[in-house]
Amino acid sequence: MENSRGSEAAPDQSCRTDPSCYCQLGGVLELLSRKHAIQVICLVGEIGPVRYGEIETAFGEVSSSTLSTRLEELVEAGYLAREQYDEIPPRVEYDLTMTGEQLQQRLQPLLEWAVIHEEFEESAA
Amino acid sequence: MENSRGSEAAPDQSCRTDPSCYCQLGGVLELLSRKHAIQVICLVGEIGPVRYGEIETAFGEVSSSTLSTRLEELVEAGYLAREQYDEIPPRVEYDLTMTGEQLQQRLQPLLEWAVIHEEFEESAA
DNA sequence: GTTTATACTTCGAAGTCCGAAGTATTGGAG
DNA sequence: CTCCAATACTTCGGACTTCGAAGTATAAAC
Repeated sequence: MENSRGSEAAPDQSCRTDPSCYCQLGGVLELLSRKHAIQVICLVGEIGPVRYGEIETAFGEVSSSTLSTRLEELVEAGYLAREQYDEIPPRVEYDLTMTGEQLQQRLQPLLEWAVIHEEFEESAA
Repeated sequence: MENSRGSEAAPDQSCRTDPSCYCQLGGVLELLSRKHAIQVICLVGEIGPVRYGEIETAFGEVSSSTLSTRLEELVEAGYLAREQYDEIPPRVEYDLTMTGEQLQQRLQPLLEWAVIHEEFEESAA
């Protein structure tokens, strides 16, 4: 109890100013720190409504089980919308929700930087 | 194949315009999609040189094994610098490298949004 | 009747994470 | 002299996550 930053009972209101609060973040971050989650959000954001197969192809190397788990979670969390058409062969389309778009906007700069950064690293190697 | 840059059949030059390229991103993203990685970067960015114990405390609930693995990886990847002082009891400080700062700048908006978003979700529940 | 297309499941093996306990060091208390 | 505190980690068995090859369901096309 030496400083006013330390959180005891209610760190909620200091959250926006207390950086250590970031460490406590569950929800979105927990989801984003699972495999492919960030990339999926950005892919869907870029190429609009996408079919499952297109996502799988874009990744090249994904395990379909992991990918479908990830999609399910993102739908469940409200970042993706899943539209199913009753046709044969089946068709399913994924798109960002409004919340998903907000997320994607924050993710975009990161991925753009990552692309450049990766290119740089490779050329330096 | 008029693409002279690709080492294989890689779509390197279209990378910045081809969104599916995001899916192929390894490196940084693979690292960031491990537990606590994003939060660690931002914490260190916010509260400057930090000691191991401070990070651990800020998280509250982390397994020390996972945290130290993460720190090691981030140092190894060049986002964090680790300074060790030969004192008793031992003292180690972590800080962002220049690259780490670039990364943190891209991460910051995401975390800020996550905090707000989380608060909103909680109040809606 | 077999093939084709799609969006997933299933399941055992491999990899990652957890958390309680331990390691090494030495100045200070008893 | 012995014990404890302080710090930054390891260690290890068990739990959780991801992998990837194979399978499921459907009906139109060949």
